[in-house]
Amino acid sequence: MTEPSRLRSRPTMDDVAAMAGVSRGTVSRVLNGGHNVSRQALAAVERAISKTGYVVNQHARSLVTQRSGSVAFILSEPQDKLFEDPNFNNLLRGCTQVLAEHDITLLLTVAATAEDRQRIGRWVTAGHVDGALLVSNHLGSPLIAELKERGLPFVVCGRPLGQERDVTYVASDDRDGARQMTEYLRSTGRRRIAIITGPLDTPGGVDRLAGYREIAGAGDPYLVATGDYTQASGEAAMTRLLSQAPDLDAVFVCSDLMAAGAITALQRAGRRVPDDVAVGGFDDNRIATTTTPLLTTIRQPWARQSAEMVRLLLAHIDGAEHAAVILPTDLVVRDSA
Amino acid sequence: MTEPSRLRSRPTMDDVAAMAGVSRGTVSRVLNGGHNVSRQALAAVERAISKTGYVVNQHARSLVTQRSGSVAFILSEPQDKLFEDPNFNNLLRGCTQVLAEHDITLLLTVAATAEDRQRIGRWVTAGHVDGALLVSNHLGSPLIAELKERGLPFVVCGRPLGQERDVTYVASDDRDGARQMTEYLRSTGRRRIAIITGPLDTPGGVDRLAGYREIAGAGDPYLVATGDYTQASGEAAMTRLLSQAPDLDAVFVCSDLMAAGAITALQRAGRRVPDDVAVGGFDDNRIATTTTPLLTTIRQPWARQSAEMVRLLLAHIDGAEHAAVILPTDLVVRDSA
DNA sequence: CTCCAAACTGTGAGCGCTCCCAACTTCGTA
DNA sequence: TACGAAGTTGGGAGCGCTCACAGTTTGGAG
Repeated sequence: MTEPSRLRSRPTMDDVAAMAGVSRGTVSRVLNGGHNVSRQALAAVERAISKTGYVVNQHARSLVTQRSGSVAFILSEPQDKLFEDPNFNNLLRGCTQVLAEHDITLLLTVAATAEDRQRIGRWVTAGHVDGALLVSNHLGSPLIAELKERGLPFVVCGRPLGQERDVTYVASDDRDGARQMTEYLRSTGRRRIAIITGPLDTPGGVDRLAGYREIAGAGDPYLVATGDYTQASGEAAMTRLLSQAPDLDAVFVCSDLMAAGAITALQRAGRRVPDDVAVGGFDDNRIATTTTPLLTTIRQPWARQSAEMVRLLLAHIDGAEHAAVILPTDLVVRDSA
Repeated sequence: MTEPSRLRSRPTMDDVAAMAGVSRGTVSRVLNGGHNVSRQALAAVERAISKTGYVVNQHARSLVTQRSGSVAFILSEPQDKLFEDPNFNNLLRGCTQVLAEHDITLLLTVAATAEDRQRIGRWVTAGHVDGALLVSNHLGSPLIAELKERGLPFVVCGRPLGQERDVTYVASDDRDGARQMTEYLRSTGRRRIAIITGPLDTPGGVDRLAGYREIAGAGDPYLVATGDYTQASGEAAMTRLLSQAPDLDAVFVCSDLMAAGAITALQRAGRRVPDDVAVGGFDDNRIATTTTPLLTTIRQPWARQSAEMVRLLLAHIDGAEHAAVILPTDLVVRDSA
């Protein structure tokens, strides 16, 4: 490698101070809120800043403040998921927005492979970020352990299965939501209620299944199928269910995206929705209003979820204790059930 | 805000050096390749590193090296696009991978609003990253001008309309790809070839339209409709075209995702694909192999595209001159035309 | 007129690292 | 035996910033 031609070497605080005819300290004060600075000093500094095009060197600042002004949004999921599942979209949008209000930048990293997770773990703990938001963690995620050991503040989205101890997390009440939906299906007279669960190494997988079982009973294993939250997996699971239990009259699908797939499978099999088979989803994201018929589903409070995650993370960065927040869910009745 | 309880204060190089019984300089040498370090010093340092759990403080390092070891992937697009369009996925995956080989982390930022763009512009130029990959830039993107002024190395994906001067970019040969497709449709006997373009403030919008016109002529304005690269917009545009020009016998759709929408619209209108209307796409991403019938399309060399972008960015960071790379495209014939 | 608080300003120390240079060791060779 | 080259090591300087503290000014109260 040849000698790199650095960025056009940027002006420093000293340059600004010299031009404004004040000291470094005064420039620093202006940069950090402008308290205890006289009117004319402030004006002079601001003029010098815009004249020199000065931008604070974040590395130097971080070195002394021990703060970077950014947090990581770590998605532990193969990349396609990110692009298919609107839930991540909702979450990401919410977090970015709330963080922006605090003037903190959100860095999105996708940990698709174990190797990625390692690199990201190193990167995150090298001081690049003040904290992390962990999304979509499967059972036994090594990232949680690593961050915990490093003492990097983080908040997990969803219950971190088997690692709830000393971990801050925000989750929807998956179990209760599942209960609500199953109960509702039952209340409309359905008797053979199947379920398409999420992966059983995720909280959304196990907790929603548990909620379903509280109402539907442990019952018939032929009424249970598992998907991976993709539309294709919902379609496949539904097809399986239909062949295992042709007499089912309702299905609770643990995500809207999978529910869309399930509806496709049902219609291809000649079943009418909801006349022959009622379909209930989970999430209430944009998919729910694009299916035909419109999807009856459980609303997860996405906005509150992201707001809580950010709030807890910032609190945690400021030294607060661990906390777990469980948010309530609502039944949204549309046409599919 | 109360006094923050910083991270458990991390060990520094001096701690490691003390434990290993060597000097800071030697530890630094070990960290940076281990050249000119005796076997036993190296072993001692490595032992001390793992015993203390030392991780280099990136801010301190960056402060002196003027390098951060990360680059930004800036997507100037409303967030939903990111999640719907598989092209971004392809690009992102490719860039992450190639950068990882250089041990550089990729930071994804989504600049959905003008406000976001400002915040990101500030953030990027504050020295957080060594360079930026700009994706999906619309006409007159202010980000390009800002980065250029700041002297931050960057590479644009796609031709930066009206800002090609002194800007490094990598693009597919949109014009030629469009030409190939239109020519192919013509060669199969189609005579009323419509087009659904991308937004006309993007290179993919204008250049593909230009390529189409070279073959199809400026012709009938009723044969031209514009979408925004979403599936829904493809469907809507196709519906419009059908009512404007019911006798069309082929349509060149400037993205696979829109083509999927167009096929839906055609089938709903009772037209058979390709018998009544031939459909050609553009991109050749995973959508192309999930439509029925399978999509005949133009392959964009995604892997090469990302590899070239990264190569140029790294070169640029190392002081290389500006460059423009245009990559050739291929016609992929499947069933829809 | 004096004195003290409040407002403002400058300065040195130091964040944790890399880079450079001087110094020391070792060894093969004249 | 002496000497230079090559390999190895320590330590000072300094990256650009914040923070604490001391110093200066101002103005109102006593």
